[in-house]
Amino acid sequence: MGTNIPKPALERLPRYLRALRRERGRGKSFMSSNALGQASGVEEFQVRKDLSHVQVSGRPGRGYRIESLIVTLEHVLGLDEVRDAVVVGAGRLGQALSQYPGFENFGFNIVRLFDNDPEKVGQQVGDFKITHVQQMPEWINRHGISVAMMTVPADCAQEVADQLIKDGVTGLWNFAPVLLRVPEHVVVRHEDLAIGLAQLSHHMAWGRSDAD
Amino acid sequence: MGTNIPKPALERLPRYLRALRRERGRGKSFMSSNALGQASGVEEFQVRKDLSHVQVSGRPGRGYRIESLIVTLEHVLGLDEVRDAVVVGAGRLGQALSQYPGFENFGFNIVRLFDNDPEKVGQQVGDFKITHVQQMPEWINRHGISVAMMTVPADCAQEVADQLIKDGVTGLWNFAPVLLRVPEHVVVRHEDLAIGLAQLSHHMAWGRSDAD
DNA sequence: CTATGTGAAAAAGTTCACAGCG
DNA sequence: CGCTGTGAACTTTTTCACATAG
Repeated sequence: MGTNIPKPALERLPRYLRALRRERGRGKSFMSSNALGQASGVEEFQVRKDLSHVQVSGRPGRGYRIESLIVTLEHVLGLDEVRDAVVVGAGRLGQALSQYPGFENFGFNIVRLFDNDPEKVGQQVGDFKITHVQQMPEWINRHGISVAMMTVPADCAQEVADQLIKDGVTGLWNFAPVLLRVPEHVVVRHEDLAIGLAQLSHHMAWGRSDAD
Repeated sequence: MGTNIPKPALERLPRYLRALRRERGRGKSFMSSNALGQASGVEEFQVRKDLSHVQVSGRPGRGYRIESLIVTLEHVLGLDEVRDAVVVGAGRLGQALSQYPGFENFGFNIVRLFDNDPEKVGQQVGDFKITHVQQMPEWINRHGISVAMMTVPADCAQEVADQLIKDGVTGLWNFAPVLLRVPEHVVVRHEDLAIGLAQLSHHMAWGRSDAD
């Protein structure tokens, strides 16, 4: 269990999780597929189908037990284990990420921010001092870092990725607009903001309201 | 034409566009579906199918004319018309966005950065001074702004969106983790970074290398 | 009587294989 | 030949309808 979930369903789970946490925050203990759908912008039967891929069972007449559904989703999404991560590239975006509160809600704990620009090295950003990339291998090794968030320029992204992988990182969250080539055992998520922009632009030009 | 393109195909077009621009930058004038696929991480028949939704025709034996394919894709994606945009929320992410070079490649031109924090108002961020949200309505009206990028806290996002829409904005690029309710004529794109994180986390926990 | 869980139908998207063009 | 364009097969995902449970 946890695997074999259709990709589109998997992309909806985090949204359900957020809605559930919010509802829990309001002191509720049950939530129906209808309510979950409303909160997440999904039809109720889609919610039920998605949740059928996961080991839960709702109670007819009441809905799903919020607490246990949260635990299950966190487990499926791999959020029940916290991963230490570094941010590589201390530009504005890198700084924004390194400061972002709420990564802990999604299983990540940022421990350091690297850059290769001597001007930036040493600067304080929130809790971290920007550290030179030269010291990255040692850091990653010593602290057993498994994840890196990459906010470096496109033309050095592959090189940085190669280095990170050599140092032992097995997960990359890449914001550089390049397709990274990585070995089998490494997981990459390409976060391509241009896609969002292009979508917005397309829908504004040609109509249709939901560019999600 | 331009509409009626399947959503998944539409999400791949920006990647093709980027690959084409890069290739053009190298002085090439033709590119095959195979090369495009390689550069974008897509199978070649998928590329051809995607391009079949668009008014182009490649030349058997050569590939697609880069220049004209670029023009066509830009048109389909609505990038041939530049839209003025504002950024609302001058936190780290808002600042990062307002500085991002390369929006012009995707049809947007950021003209102002707003916030409601008196501490921030007046600060200089790159080319812009942070302006108080009180002045937003007037700005939007006077300059005919159609797009807003929202990097505000979740709990005021809906309120901010309502205001923006009342002022005449018809496109929202929303980074706040809430589902915005908007009238028919407004286009919203929800950019939910948590989905990417959760995906990465899931794939690291349960295996499978491409978390794209 | 309300809300889940799920087979079965419909729709959407992907993959394939191959005809046809330069 | 090399590479496009596309109908047809196949696969995945969404939608629906309804039996079932508390």
